[in-house]
Amino acid sequence: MKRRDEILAAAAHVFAQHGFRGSTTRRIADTAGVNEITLFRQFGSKEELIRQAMHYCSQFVGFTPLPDVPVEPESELTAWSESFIAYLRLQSSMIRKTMSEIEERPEMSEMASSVPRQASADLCRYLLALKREGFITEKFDARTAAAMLMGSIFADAVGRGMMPDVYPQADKAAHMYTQLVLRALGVENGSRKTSPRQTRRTKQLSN
Amino acid sequence: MKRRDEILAAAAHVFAQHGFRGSTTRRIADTAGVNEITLFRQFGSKEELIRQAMHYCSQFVGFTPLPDVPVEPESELTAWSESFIAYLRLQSSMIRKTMSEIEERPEMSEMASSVPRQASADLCRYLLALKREGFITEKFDARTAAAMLMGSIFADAVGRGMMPDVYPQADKAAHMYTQLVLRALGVENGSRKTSPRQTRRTKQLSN
DNA sequence: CGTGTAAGTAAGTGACTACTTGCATTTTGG
DNA sequence: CCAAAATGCAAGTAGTCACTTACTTACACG
Repeated sequence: MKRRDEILAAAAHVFAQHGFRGSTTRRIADTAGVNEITLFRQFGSKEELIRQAMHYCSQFVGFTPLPDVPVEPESELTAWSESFIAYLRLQSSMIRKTMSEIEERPEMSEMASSVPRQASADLCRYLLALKREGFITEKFDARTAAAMLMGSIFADAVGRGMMPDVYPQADKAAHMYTQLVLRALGVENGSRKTSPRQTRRTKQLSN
Repeated sequence: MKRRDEILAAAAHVFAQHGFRGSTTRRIADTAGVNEITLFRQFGSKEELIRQAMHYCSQFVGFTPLPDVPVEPESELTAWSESFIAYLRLQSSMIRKTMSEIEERPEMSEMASSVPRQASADLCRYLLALKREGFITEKFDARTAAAMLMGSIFADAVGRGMMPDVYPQADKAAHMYTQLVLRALGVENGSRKTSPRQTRRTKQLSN
């Protein structure tokens, strides 16, 4: 129970610092403050331990949700971007290690990719909602725009440690990326260019 | 000589696939088709071998240059983005490995960061030239815009293998990212909003 | 021909790795 | 309070790792 969680947290921490090969069972045991043998009795093997450690970590993910019906695009999207960048920065070491082991341990990377995959889907849905609600009139590809915003945030979170001088001020970065993307889509100050299209959802609400 | 380069190329290849810890001297020797001892006689240690292998790789970098004086922003910047994404895609395995070892081998990551650092500086200079030449009237932060374009390209190159469905069509991606950034900056179809400012350079030319 | 240099072969070193066994000790739950 | 489960300790196994030593072979050059 509690011991188990301590071990999993320690394993995740060691993995984030040293990667799979560098996460020796001795190092994990020392970090967790338990005997090395306990790891094998509880989890069977190092591979299974680290697998469960990564699953354990994925419990604590949670972003500021994007509303189904946009009202103030800039503030809503900025809040989402802020929570996304905060998460990526917190997990940047783990992300780098996981990404570098796609070739050798694909199942683990697959697990790790579920978070950004979900985030991408949410963001795409929101961008399409912006169009539906009349905030965007120009033609645009939601997937490309989503990839740009998420890519900018991802590169910032992962690369800033290595080259801090090529990125904008840390605490304003998410906001600035969001603003630029919205400008690219032609969204300004929350003003609608056309009235919202009727959808199933809004119909139901207006009845 | 020739042998030396073969070994360096093999070391780089093995490193890109398995990372530092996974690059055993045996594996590198087998890949290069030489005896394991030769590595130590030529390079002294595994660490020195891999360091030199990475330096060896950095010879072959080269992007489509951005002109000092922009004429057709979209085509010029797209060409640059294409060459940048092509390079990152080619090196994506190596990049992932290098990034995951910042904590344990910072000097190597520092070496690797020189390429994107230079690229960022070039891109910033070009964006400022766009402003100077009257393609951009709106206020914008060059570093943020550069970070966005490069971040999008970087995330695409590094992440597409893991989740191909969240990115736009591979061969059009660089172009689409470039277009979106230019739209965010208010650059359209190469039309100038104001006449170019006189700079030292243009003055000299007009004399 | 002789000599120096780069390469190969064989064997081995000590340190570290994941993982196991046997037994003593502590913690926990009914 | 007692049995059962969890944990710790000591020792060890078989394998891999980077790296070394001692000796032999192949080839270039004067």
